[in-house]
Amino acid sequence: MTMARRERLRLETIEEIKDTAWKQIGEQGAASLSLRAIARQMGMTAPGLYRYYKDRDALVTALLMDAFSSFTTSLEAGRDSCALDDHAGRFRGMCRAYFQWAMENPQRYVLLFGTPVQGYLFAEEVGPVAQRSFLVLQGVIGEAFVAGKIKGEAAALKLPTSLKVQYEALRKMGMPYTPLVTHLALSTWNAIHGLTSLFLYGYSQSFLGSQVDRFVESEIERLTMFLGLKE
Amino acid sequence: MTMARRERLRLETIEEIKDTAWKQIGEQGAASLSLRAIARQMGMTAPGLYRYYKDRDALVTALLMDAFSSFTTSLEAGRDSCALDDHAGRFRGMCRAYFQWAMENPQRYVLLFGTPVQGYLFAEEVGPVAQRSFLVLQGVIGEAFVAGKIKGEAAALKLPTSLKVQYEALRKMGMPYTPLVTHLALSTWNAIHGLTSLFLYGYSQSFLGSQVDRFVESEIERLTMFLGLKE
DNA sequence: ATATATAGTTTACACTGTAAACAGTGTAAA
DNA sequence: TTTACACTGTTTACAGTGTAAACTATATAT
Repeated sequence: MTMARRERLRLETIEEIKDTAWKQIGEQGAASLSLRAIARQMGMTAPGLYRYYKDRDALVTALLMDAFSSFTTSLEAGRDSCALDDHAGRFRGMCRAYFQWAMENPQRYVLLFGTPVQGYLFAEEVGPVAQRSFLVLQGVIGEAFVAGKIKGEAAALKLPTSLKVQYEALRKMGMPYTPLVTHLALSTWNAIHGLTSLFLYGYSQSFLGSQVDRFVESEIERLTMFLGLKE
Repeated sequence: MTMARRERLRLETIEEIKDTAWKQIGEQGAASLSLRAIARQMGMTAPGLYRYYKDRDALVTALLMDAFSSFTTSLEAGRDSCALDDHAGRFRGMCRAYFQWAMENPQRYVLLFGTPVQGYLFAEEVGPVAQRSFLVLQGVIGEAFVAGKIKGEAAALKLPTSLKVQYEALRKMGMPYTPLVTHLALSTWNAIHGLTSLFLYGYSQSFLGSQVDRFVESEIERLTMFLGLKE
């Protein structure tokens, strides 16, 4: 049995709301997202939206989760642009996808990794979705590690025991791969995020002008070398 | 001749406005900064504030510049906790100061490096003030470089010519130190910012729990080694 | 055909930033 | 010392926001 008509319309409306919200975010930035404006553009009144989302935060949460989904998909696509045994290529591909997605969806990226919109933490249902994108990164490094391709400085890294304990605890809770892999993944994540966000906020650009891409490429290369995936 | 009485009172009021604003930002976050609330707390009416700041953005800009100032001062203090010839120590000290300042002033940090509050770019008068903090970082690396203390991987880094050209253009415009130094400084900045902001937004914490400090310390150490300042 | 769940509107309230007109006060020039 | 003016603030007003409550229309289920 296919979906009931009611249900279908409801889902369509939800999609329309989100689409309209994204359009506004794309045009005016995430900070000034307005329920009333969304309703107006959809040809309905503002309180009507409350049939679909409890409040403004709930809508933002939904947008957040969709954005994470799209982000993760892009990372995976970047990764899969290279063969399974081309660990360096997969790593580079993923890094490039990361930066490029952020370039193409600046407001979305800001929504994910920028200032928490109003209060502090976002809703807990976001956690798992957010972790999925991290797991892609960790997976790339992890697969390289099990293939024995992590070498040099990164492989020789000596973790403080307290950190190791923490990573092992994570592992017991289902986190895949060894402590070293988790550590390297976190470290790499920090690096790429720093690179991306300082650029998005216009800081790097004032130094690098049109050469941002080169800089990003050279940083990706540095990370690849640090992990020992190349040379 | 000392300042006229009028002028003095005016400056005091400006200070009170900013203090009140910071208090609110500290309590409720930067996003929900309200002129009316500030005025209320100061025992005056909202439109009165417009005698001191053109609009909300102008106030935010002023806050931003103060925050940058405080941030830069902290970086300098961290740096100067070690002797002039202890380049590794000065670098570590500055990095720690960076992270610690962000920990102690999360909202302030978010204001500086987080989502641009409403539109996109902030006022141009902020630029120079922002650069000052970067120059501290660059200075530490630059001084180590002229002392011949940058070694290993970092020293051997091969810059793409187009990037080099860009850095040299910056230098002609007054940026101190060589292209390599500028590049390393930018790269390091990215790393520390990534580290800091992912933590502030709660991402790292979900992985690292109470071990964040260890992680940060280990990352600082990694950067120190990358620059060749140690070993 | 009737009962009920859902979708939406109307109205209302408390909040925001900010423009315009006005009043009181300190300062400076005649 | 009186007159002019600049400065600081208030009052009032308007357009915008999120959202709660009451109500209405409509689609579905019985």
